[in-house]
Amino acid sequence: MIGEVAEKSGFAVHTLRYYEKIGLLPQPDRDPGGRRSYDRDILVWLEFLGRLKDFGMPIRDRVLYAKMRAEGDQTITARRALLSTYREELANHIASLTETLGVLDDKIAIYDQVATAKNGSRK
Amino acid sequence: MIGEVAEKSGFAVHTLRYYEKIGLLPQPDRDPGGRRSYDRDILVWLEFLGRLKDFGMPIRDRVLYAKMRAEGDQTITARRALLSTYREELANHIASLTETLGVLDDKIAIYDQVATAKNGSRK
DNA sequence: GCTTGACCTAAAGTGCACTCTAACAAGTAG
DNA sequence: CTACTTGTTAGAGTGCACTTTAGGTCAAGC
Repeated sequence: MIGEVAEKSGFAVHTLRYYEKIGLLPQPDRDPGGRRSYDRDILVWLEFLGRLKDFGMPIRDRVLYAKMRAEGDQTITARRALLSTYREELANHIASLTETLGVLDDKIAIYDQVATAKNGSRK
Repeated sequence: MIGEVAEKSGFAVHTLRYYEKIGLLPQPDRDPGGRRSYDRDILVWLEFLGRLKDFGMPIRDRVLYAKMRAEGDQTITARRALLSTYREELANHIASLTETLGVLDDKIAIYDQVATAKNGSRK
């Protein structure tokens, strides 16, 4: 089962076991042979974890979030606060990346101009 | 002088020497005491390097780019190609981060709803 | 003349986030 | 029965990008 979840989620088998060990994933049920048998919704959770990772939330905060989630409703305020902080950070980051995209486009345009000028002078 | 560049660029003194060692920065002139004396335009270059770093270009490709830049105009086509590749990657990344921003906003909205529902039921 | 502080080098160390290894068990196909 | 696949564990190893250490030099101020 872990291989299937790995394939569907895009995380390596090793990574899933590692995530479980550090508390990012709940302890799954085991089949009679001791193998991990996951709920279907593990994929939704992994997809969300992947997003948190992608925008740069460090693993210790992902673990913190996962542990609060496991504790239930009493942690909702804290979870909201944590996500809000990262939401602001992400918004700023997107703004800065968008600026960078413009800088790259300008650079590329300049390279094209230089190339054109060279062709022109060679003629 | 390195301290001044560090302060203005936001990179640590140690990092500047490290960047020089791996070829991200040109060998600067030295004063009679052997200290680095930078051109003003080093700050422009560092700002650009910072952008390349921020959006995730690995250091080896930053080094590659820096080396091509030092070789002059004959590398313009290759430099354009390198930047173009990362430009596409960056555009995709921004799109995905923007999606994640929406997911975070939805989550936060749901947390607020849960909180409101609790207040309501307590009343 | 001595202290302070910024600078120098080469090399070792750090933290993050995995990633792999070794050695083993159990179920499945031929 | 044997080979193959997929799984299990604890713990060591990896790659990236710095970051710190150790052991110095040098110029300016008191």
